[in-house]
Amino acid sequence: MAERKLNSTNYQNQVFLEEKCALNELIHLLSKRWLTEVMFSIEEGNVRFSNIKEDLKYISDNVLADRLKLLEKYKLIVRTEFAKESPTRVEYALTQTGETLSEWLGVLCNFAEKDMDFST
Amino acid sequence: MAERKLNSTNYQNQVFLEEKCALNELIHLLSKRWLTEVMFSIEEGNVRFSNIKEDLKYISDNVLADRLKLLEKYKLIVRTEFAKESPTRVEYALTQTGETLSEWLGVLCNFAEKDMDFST
DNA sequence: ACTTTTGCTAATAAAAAAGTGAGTCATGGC
DNA sequence: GCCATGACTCACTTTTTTATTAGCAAAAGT
Repeated sequence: MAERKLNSTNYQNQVFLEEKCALNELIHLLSKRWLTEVMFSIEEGNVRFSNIKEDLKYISDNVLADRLKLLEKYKLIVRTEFAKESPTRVEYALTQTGETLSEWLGVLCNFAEKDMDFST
Repeated sequence: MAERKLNSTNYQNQVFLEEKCALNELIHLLSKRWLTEVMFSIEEGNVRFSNIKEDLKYISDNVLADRLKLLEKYKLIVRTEFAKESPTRVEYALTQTGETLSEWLGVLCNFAEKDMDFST
């Protein structure tokens, strides 16, 4: 969506952390707003751009497009294009890695609900 | 550190997501830069402000102070002040919840290293 | 009396992320 | 020929997050 300044301390600190531990890369990815919800939405059967958009009612087109690209880039989803149809239909599906991640996020969600107190 | 604009779409979307699922709150917390590393550092025995600062060499004072406050707020760490000493010594320790979270993050870290490919 | 130490805070600037609104492209039906 | 549809893309603005720099308080050492 936008480019990062490679010589900023901000960027260099991020690189430092990501090199220290892959968890930082994963969290950085997961923290992109709507990203996990897009995954879950696909998992629940909203496999087309317009379906997801409808499901996550406040997401905007460009953010959804970006999140789909990220998920595809990191092989958490796969994109299938039906070019013969018109307008071209595109469908998304979770990969095996995506399914596994989704399960771990489920566990984490459970932890968040049971053990954490976000009420304040 | 700074205040959020309560009437912005940005904020309202965040609220929408956090109300939808506590996982979004947890991820939002975990995504604050250095936060998990501060936890891990404390866990490894760097229990004082200056120890952590030394361990995470590029973290700045105000960010560290903020992250410690957040961790304390969400009861992932406890702060103990030794006021009789001078200058006042302060020590941090993980709570039970903190320990549990740390374990789950370990699992996630393992997933990130084994199943994800961040090389591109 | 002055300096040092520890554990911070506050103001501001820089960078990154998210949101807004419009536009594109290749069909295919009217 | 004109409009609609689906899945996006682009330029720009706003909001949020991070980093930079400076400073503070209380007691103890010199």
